[in-house]
Amino acid sequence: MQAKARKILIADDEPDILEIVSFNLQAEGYEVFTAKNGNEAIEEAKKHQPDLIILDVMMPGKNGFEVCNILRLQPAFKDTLIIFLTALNDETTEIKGLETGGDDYITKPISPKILLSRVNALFRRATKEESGIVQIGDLQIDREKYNVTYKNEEIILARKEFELLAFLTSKPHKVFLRNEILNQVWGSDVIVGDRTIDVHIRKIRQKLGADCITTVKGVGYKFQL
Amino acid sequence: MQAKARKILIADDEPDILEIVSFNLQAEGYEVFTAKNGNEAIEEAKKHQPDLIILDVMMPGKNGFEVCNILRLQPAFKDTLIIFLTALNDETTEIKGLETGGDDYITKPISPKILLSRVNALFRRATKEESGIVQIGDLQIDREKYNVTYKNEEIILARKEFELLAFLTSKPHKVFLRNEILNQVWGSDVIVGDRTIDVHIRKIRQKLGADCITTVKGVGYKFQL
DNA sequence: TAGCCGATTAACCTTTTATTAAGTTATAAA
DNA sequence: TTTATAACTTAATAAAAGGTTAATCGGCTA
Repeated sequence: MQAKARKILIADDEPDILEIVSFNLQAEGYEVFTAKNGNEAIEEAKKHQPDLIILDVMMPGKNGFEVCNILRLQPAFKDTLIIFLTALNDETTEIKGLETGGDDYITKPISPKILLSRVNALFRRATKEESGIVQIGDLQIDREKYNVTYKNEEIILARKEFELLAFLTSKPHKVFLRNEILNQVWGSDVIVGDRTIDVHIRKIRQKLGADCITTVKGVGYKFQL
Repeated sequence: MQAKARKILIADDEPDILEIVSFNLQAEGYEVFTAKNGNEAIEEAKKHQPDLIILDVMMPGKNGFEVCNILRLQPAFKDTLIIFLTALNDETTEIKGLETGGDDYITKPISPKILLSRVNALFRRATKEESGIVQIGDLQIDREKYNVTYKNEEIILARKEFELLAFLTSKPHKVFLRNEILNQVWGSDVIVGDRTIDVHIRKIRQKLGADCITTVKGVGYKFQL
């Protein structure tokens, strides 16, 4: 199950398309917002911070490319996925769309199924890191089953130990600040001392045997094999 | 400039397509490998570890989907970008392609320009997250991962050393006054002697080996390779 | 050559982390 | 519900690494 429905904003001036696409995306479990023109799209985007925006190129007011350009300027939308949608089936427009910063480009008439597939494919790619089983060298972490194996030996970790390890391995080589660790693993409302982290780190090191968590003094910890 | 050319493997049984696509991708600066069928594609993929694989769906031996499935099972190819290429313009195949784990799906006849745009768009997305990296010649500084490599060797720097180096490299060739360094790296409220800077500079010089921090007498220090 | 300035070195002090044990809380079993 | 077991947190102490300083050295310049 998904913790939170992904939000998709779709902007098109044809009500029929809005309806069909909304319906299909909602059926798939997405939370959908709509806009009838470029300006509305920008407003809605700011309001809801969608994970994906589907933009019709030809719209009254600002066209899709303009909307994309405007949004991309803002840090909040730097990584937002964008799919262009258009009736124009000419090469130049498509290239322009992709170069403007679109992640995909679909021509009308669209098949709802294909649109869905493409939407899913984009999200799949975008979340690849956060999902399921992580394999780093001989270390395998299964976030769903909550178990860890090292060189095919199962390692029994307590919950906090597991969560801490899972967090550190989410970006190998990245140094996580103690604050980041506390916020992410313990939660920003829980107050525990710094030594608590040390102790858990120690237990993980002990159980793994391998020296894979490196201390970066004055900064934090990082995972690497 | 890019440190290392991205590698693309293209697998298709039509020599014409291999040639046209290779030519265009190479012109764009990519390093291209080719394969004439599914099995060859798997071999080449393992040999070169490409960043992107373009797979024709209909190939003798293993088809594109099969190749994709086989590769996706291996951790090394879990995140490799895959584009399917096919003459079949039917919905079912396209959906299957995207669900198999492809990142994009392009139907023939293909326009080299569109292919290029889509390839670039995928790479743009794929690299969006990892930037916080500063590259100056052979020196690479990753502020997020808090690590430094020189000629691909990892250099272990203490915190102040790292911060000092990161500061100096923020504007290569600019001469930073001792005061600027103290204010920015140590903070304007901290009071430390001038020798402290010297000592840290020395340690960085020592660890880097290369003579890349230049003293400007009576003024300060600057970074240059 | 005296004076200035940075380089170098080693010693000292401070900060941060590691380790251990013990106390507390949560969870599972009886 | 009680008891047993494991997990988690804390506190105290030890160890290590980092940071700063001061003293000395060396080169350059006036």
